Amino acid sequence: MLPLEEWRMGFDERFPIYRQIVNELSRSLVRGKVAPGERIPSIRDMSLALRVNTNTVQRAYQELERNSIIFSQRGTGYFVMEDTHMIDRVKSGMVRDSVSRFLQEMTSLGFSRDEIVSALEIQMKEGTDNVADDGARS
Amino acid sequence: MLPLEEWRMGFDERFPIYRQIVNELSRSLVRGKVAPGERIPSIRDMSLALRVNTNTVQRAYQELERNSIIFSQRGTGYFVMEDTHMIDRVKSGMVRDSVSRFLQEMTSLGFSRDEIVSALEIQMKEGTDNVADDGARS
DNA sequence: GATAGTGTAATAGAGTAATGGTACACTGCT
DNA sequence: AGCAGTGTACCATTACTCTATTACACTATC
Repeated sequence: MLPLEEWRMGFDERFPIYRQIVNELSRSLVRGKVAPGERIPSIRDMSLALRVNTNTVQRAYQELERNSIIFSQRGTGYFVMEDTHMIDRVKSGMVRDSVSRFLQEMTSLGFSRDEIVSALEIQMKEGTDNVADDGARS
Repeated sequence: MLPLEEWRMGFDERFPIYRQIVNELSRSLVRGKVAPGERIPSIRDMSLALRVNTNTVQRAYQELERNSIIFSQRGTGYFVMEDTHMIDRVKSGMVRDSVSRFLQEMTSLGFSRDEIVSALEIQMKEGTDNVADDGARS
């Protein structure tokens, strides 16, 4: 299992912490940071690593369990689902959400399809060596 | 001034209502739905149109005033700022936020720059006659 | 069996978002 | 002056998030 240090993350005050943990763990799974079947840190360990209350981590884990991404084994720990198709499903869902929100926002600002692509490419060139920072803080 | 009917909007339970009002009014300004100097509905009228409490609308208006997008005239109403450069400023800011958030999300999912553009273009073709719906409800 | 580590559940408190309601000050109009 | 419409400012209440704490049940290991 990954060392606890690897799980540190910054939180954005504007959104619920438990939801940010859900997103971060989902992304870690999609990026292959955690493998199917692997165990993730216990609620208590994770709450220490993230400097967050155990209840908050528990809520995040239960949310992930509800989404069939992890499962709990009483007295033992939480584990990533073995189903490999699940990863593709999660990844597709997150990509779809991200793209459709982006399209919706840009369209509501009056951008045409071509203009959306242009704006994206321009900003990608600008920020070649910049980090996309939308204000995440601990 | 636009008829009150035109202001109806659906809210996403996941985010504060006042913030969604701020975004919607900002978008309306950028899209030219409201002109510089024009008056926007009173707090009471807007709260009726949106079926939301007056305090919620008041908070949204104060937020927009803090951002120098509108200004209040006691006893008369709220008005859009006259400064035309302001609109460009607001538009640029919203575009920048939207694009950088999108880039950040896609990068965190392991997408390269080329893959980001591809995913965007694919989903743009798919949804040619679909509405981007990320779950907004009233 | 005893122990440590785990998931699970419950309670109480602080802070914020949002509602519902009331009151006051100001403006424009008659 | 009187009135309607407006911005502004409170208060109490409800709901949600997060924290702090405690307790209990289960598993693996010795």
